Amino acid sequence: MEPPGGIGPAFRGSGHAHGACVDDALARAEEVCRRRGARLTPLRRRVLALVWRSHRAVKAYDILAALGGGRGAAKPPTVYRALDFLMGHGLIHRIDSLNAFVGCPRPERGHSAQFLICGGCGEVSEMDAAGIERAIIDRAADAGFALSRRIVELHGTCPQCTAAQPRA
Amino acid sequence: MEPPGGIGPAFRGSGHAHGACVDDALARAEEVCRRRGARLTPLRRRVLALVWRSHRAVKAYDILAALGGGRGAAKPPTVYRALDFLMGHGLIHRIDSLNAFVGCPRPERGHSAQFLICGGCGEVSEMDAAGIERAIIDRAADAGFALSRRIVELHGTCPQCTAAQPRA
DNA sequence: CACACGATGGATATAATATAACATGCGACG
DNA sequence: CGTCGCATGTTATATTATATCCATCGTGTG
Repeated sequence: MEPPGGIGPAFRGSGHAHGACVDDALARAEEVCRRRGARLTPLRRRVLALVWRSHRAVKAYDILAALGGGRGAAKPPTVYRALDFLMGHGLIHRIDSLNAFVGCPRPERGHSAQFLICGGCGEVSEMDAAGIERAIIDRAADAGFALSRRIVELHGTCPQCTAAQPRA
Repeated sequence: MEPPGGIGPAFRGSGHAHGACVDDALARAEEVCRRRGARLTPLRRRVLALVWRSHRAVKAYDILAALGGGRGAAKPPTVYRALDFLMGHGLIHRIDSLNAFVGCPRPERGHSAQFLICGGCGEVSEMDAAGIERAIIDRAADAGFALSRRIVELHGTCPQCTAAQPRA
């Protein structure tokens, strides 16, 4: 079943019931961790929920600030450890060109993602485009290069933002 | 004419006359700047040469250290400004996943590059693969997404390093 | 229960990366 | 000469990330 956030290039703009995205993401995360015997602790759950607060990429120090509330404020290693855990289980992705993190709508399956990143609204949409993947694998094979991590981050403007500014 | 460093996936390993790469890169840079009326000052030239010291991606603070020698040591803004200039003219590329910079073997033409990054030797090879580019453009168009910057950074192991470690 | 253990998170410090803001030098050009 | 624009120097600080050591807690085991 398709997650509410959708996969593939579907920018949502502001008009969607985002609570459902968050709830769904958390439920999926619980399930993934349960099946693997990994512990989605309260802290990790909170961090995951914070990453999912929007469809934008979230900075580690923004999470830190959101956690930190009172006197016993969270420290950087706390956040980075939680983020490492979540990345390790494919629950979030790091967007290297932004030094920021975004929730993965399909944590169940290993996949290689490509990201569309809108410079207008900041939303990030994850794709799993077979054509791009195919082209990359073929070209790497031509070069005799053994691929591991593939980073595809595409910056530009989403349809909503394009429509909102008829004047380029 | 093909630059000595080559374009496309051609890892060189340690056995090439690297001086020729550097000389060629500097000559190309002079030419590009001359044609555009941009000033390749001694500082910028030095930084470019430092980026070209190897086919690995170079960190800003390593350049800083290499420049800094004596007491009147260079400061971070000096290096970042030079790097910005060089990037602006397509003479170097930033590898976002490494926070580092690599020389561009073809500064003459605007191009969209993909990078193969070897985790063994650290060398970075620039490609301009039409198939990958095509797949990306098509998929973005499907999404109604107006592309600007395209980041494709492929991590893995180059043929030389693969050959050097028969034991996976 | 006492104990060891492994996983988790807290605390302190610092490293690594990058930019803001303002000052200085220097050549081009009227 | 004056002044304008660009390049660079200088000082300070912001942002991002990690190393290291310690406290806590659940769990299995003798």
